[in-house]
Amino acid sequence: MPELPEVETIRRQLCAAGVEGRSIEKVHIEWPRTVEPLTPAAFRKQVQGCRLGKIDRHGKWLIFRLDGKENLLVHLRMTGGFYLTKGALKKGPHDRAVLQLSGGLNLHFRDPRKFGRWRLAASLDGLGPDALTVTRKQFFQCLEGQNKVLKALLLDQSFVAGVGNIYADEALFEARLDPRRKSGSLSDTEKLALYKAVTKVIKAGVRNKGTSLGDGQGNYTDLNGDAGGHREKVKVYGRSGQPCTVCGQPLHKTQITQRTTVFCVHCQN
DNA sequence: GAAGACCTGCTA
DNA sequence: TAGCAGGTCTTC
Repeated sequence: MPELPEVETIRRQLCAAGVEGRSIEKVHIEWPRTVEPLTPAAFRKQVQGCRLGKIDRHGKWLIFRLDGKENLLVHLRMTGGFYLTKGALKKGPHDRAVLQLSGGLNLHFRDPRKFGRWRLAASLDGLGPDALTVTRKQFFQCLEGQNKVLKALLLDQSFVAGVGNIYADEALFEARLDPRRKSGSLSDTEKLALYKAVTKVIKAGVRNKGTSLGDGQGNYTDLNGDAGGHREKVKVYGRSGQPCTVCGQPLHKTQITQRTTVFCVHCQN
């Protein structure tokens, strides 16, 4: 589900809600695999009593700084999300983990599909520069020596971290590049267009507090249960068969690296 | 690369 | 009932 803009929205809301600085009084793990490879008991032992420091983000990972040497790293995968409650703890039906914090605040991790993961580690590795803050220079460096299908490259978190299926399609449309093109074939002008497009769509996503498709359970909502406002701004994702906003031709749907991809055959070259 | 695994819930 | 989903990992 969530890509960088959705994760960033959640991060900002957790900060605004005053989660930082509280201590973790009690840990509830409802779905043990959430904290693999640790057992719930081992996880609880390490985290209970710690103080939550700054909340950061890299790509799609949320980073909760703890006062110990390890950090709590959270990946929401397809359907993970947080919400807060106050006072006596009442667990929701899809809660996979809950932290009871000082001051009576409960941080619930809701994840219907159970793919989300909580890890304890000092740092993240294998990730490229964050898509929200990557510089032009870094982006060009990351492209050096690469010759991958553009769609696959954008989804590769070791290239640039944070782009997922929605924003990859949107960025390629914005750059007017065919998702099937190989990155090695890009001219400098096209590389620059791709860089600008990626940062533009990611920033727009953050500004609009993320994208949600449909409105049932399992779709992205922020801390307050609101769907993101980016949904109306999406130009290609989920719009196959509908007219291209530029040329009016129907948008084409295909599979690239097992991922649904929508693009305009006429505008994207 | 491609295919399967991990999972549940919504839509057609 | 079948098919599909915002993600990633493992195994041919």
